[in-house]
Amino acid sequence: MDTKSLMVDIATKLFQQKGYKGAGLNEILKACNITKGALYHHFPNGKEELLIACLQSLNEAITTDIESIFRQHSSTLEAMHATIEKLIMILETEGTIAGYTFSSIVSEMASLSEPVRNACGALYEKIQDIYRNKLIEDGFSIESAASVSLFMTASIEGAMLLCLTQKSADPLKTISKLLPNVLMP
Amino acid sequence: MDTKSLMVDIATKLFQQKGYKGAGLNEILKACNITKGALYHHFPNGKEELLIACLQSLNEAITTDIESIFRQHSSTLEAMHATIEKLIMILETEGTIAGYTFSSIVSEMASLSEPVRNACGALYEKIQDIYRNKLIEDGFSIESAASVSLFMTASIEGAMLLCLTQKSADPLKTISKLLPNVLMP
DNA sequence: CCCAGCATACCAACCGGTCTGTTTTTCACT
DNA sequence: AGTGAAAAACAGACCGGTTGGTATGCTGGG
Repeated sequence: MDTKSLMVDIATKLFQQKGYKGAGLNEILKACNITKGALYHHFPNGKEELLIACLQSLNEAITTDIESIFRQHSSTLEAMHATIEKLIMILETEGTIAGYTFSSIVSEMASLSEPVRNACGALYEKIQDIYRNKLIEDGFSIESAASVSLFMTASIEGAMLLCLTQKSADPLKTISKLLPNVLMP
Repeated sequence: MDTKSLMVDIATKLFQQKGYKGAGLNEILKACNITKGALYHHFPNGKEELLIACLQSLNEAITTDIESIFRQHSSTLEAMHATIEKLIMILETEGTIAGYTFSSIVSEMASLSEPVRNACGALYEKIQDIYRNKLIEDGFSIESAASVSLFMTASIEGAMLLCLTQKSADPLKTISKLLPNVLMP
């Protein structure tokens, strides 16, 4: 793999785990086994440019993943259960769920950097789009599909925060059980 | 007001706005118009001890606030609508909602510091308790009250994240409209 | 030859934290 | 009430380490 992709991959994980300020440049460089020269060659604008590249990479990774799950299930409800089930599995095996959220970056950077905020917004929108299209397939109206997809995104993101504080997958399990109540046209 | 309370008040806002690492000690001190000596006199263990004090202070502030709203309304649904309405009003007037969330601290510190994680967990639990008790008053079973209160907490916290990225109060408004679907025993 | 692709040395600024010194308050004792 | 010692409440200089960023040097392939 080329140096640039390697950097993005490793930096993405570190940003998710430790946040933007929490992940130091030197730390990232050491993890990639490269030096400043390489970083500032590929990302002349430094750390923030790297972060945005990471968010874009994350965008593709997450959406293709969710999309494949949604293609494998006929109804939105089943697909949602499968998606959450996967999150729970990751959380229980890897101990953390950092790979599928970026709430740290959102809450840290949304008010500081417009480009970063936009990149995060694009990611959320793309996830909601997948939900929304499936809901429309299920017979939801366009408006209610938009509302419900937003609701799903919010509750899952919030549940992940609760999982973090509780060091447990229970919040996600609870959300999963209550989802049918929301998936009503 | 005494110096210690002043420090906690100002530091709380800065931590919420910029996160733990994002808010520098010198920055906090300058905002309070005090010096290192004062800080390390009241908080010998430094920044992290200050953060925990902030989280505890925030705990009281938020819960008394929510509790008063919940006392003023008869049903959980009405109380929730009022609570969210207040969040929306704050967001639209102050431009930010930082004062009522601490997701940045959770996602940043949960995996780094146990005391901080516990303080955040206590805060979420206390909020859920208020919801849960009201739900039981409304006739919910103990189990379903626990589930629904968690779901409400998660979706509101997630919606706030979405509001941050969108720079809009729409996600909270959407959540508010869909809440009745979840508040079914 | 040249230029993309890196490595290395270096930088000022800032980080959280410690230490010592000074002011202010408290309070027991006469 | 007056006094003086002790303790609390600060102020400010200083520290080593780290931060993100820059400038220059080297190197191999087209």
